[in-house]
Amino acid sequence: MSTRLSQLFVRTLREDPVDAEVASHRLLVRAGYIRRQAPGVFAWLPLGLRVRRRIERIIHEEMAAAGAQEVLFPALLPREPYEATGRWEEYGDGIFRLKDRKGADYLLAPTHEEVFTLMVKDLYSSYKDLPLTIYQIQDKYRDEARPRAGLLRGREFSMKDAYSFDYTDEGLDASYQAQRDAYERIFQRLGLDYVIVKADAGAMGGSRSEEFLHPTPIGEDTFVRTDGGYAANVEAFHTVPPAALSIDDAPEPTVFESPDTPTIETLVALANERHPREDRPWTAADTLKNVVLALVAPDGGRELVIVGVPGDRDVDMKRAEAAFSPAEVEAATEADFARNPGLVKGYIGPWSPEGPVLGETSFTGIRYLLDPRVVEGTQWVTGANEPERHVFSLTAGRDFISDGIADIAEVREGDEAPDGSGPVELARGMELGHVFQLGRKYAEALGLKVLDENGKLVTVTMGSYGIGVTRILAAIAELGNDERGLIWPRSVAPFDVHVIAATKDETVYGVAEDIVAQLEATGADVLFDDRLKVSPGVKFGDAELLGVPIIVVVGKGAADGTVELWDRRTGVKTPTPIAELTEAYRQLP
RNA sequence: CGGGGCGUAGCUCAGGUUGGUAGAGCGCUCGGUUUGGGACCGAGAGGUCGCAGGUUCAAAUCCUGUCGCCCCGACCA
Repeated sequence: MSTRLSQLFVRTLREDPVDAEVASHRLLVRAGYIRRQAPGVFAWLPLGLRVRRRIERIIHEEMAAAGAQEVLFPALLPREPYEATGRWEEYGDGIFRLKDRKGADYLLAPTHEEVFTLMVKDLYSSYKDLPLTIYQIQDKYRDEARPRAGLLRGREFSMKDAYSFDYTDEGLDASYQAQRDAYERIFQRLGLDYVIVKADAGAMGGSRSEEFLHPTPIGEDTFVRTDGGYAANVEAFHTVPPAALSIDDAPEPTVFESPDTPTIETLVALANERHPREDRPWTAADTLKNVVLALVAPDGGRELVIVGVPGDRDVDMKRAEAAFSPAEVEAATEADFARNPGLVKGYIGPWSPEGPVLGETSFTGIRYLLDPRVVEGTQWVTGANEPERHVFSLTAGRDFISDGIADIAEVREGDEAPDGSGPVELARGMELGHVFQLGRKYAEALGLKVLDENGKLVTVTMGSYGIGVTRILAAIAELGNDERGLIWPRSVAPFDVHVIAATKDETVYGVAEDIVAQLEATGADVLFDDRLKVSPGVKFGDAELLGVPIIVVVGKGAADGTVELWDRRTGVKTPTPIAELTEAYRQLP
């Protein structure tokens, strides 16, 4: 197959589009692969669609190899199934909702667990029908608060989503492993680095969940890993609690004056100045910071919760969101404080000489959770619940207790991994895939049961497996580009080879046509820049911008039987006799 | 939700303070010259200046409101 550039529906831009920041977005627009239609919504032009189709092909092949069958569900779905699982509420503003002419509620699906589950329920009712894995490549819709970076976080995006159905836990493990293996092969074929990290399994159901992260500084996820092989999204990281200490010889709590200490820093400075320790200076890690959070439930209910964390650590809002999901986490507002006059802003602590201040059984009744590091016997400097007063030697387990653990403080480089494999390092990554053992949550909510070997009804156990197709495309573009344009790997390039007729000499054009035919005969998909009145410089520039990895320049030397074989990836241009071109092209990596 | 920036031709942007027939470069069309790194000459097409209201003889420009877009932040008590 060959395509003439003069006929291709594309217009390259000489200048960067003003609204694009990241390289993939900027270059995909400039090279005429995609065009923005709305925030986070893009139209696909022939070049972009070709790359997308090639990525999809690789996914289809690996899904088939993993025994998954392709189906296709609509994006437009009724409310009811999502109502049954609670996700109509849970998603909040995160989904596009619409009404039909009768006023019935619909949504544009953000994922399809519900309708896949219902379809299997409709059609199957025996263990003999299982296991089953079905998948689709389909557009998903999420009303992101802030779409950004072009294709990297869109409101419409293409996703391969697969769902497995088993009637035993062992079956689920096998189905999960098959998808996980397929993902590894897919990313390897696409030439994308990836790290498989433990992921947050969510507040509801789900036993095992892993993300495929592509390490990159522009990634939106932070993950930790150790040399010992541990890897986890920070949202799924579990802090190792220290051993409890004896409370017998802990000194009694001592209240002290602490004016002008709005921050932990100023508090530590004051403590060192007025009440120095004998063994070492006070540090932020000696203080207990009581962070007031507001949890907003999907139904709109608002609850305050206070989390005590060591003062040298901030609360990681993403970890908090994961921990309190499905509730949204917000900072407490002035209005929240006004409704809770028992909280002395800036001097909040769990204790007062009169008794406990925080906790469900205290007089404020506000739920109080503690960082895992705050184990029994540890002593803290914290607020005394009076203006300009803090307290020393407040001892956990003796002077205050909590309603539970909240492991939501930031994770730091050097923290110990929970599996004992050593200190962690932090890195940024882009989530390209997610495999997830859902367990029986959806099957239970929607009544998907089958008869087992004994004639007994059993609830089906499920897995869901997603890969962001358009995000992968952006990730590849992000990885392969330079100041002149895109550079595609051969596995997904829109064309296999780009032939440039770098002249207006008619006989040379004839040679170029022959070369196109010759390359086509090898099975290559050829892009032929046949534009007659366009100068060579423009053609070279466009070739570099479009990013087809192999370029053949047919120019002056053509009359003598020589063309240039140009590797866009290395920049190397090799003069090649036309007779040897096909072979030389085949030899390229 | 908060902060900042921006809405003028397909793209990138001037013009606005000082109101007076809407501009440039690139791209596009036609004619001619040119042809291995984004050529040149000439002639053209193309814009409700985001939207609404107001002031004015007159508004892209001043005023009010509104909508949209981009970026950053979302907490450290």
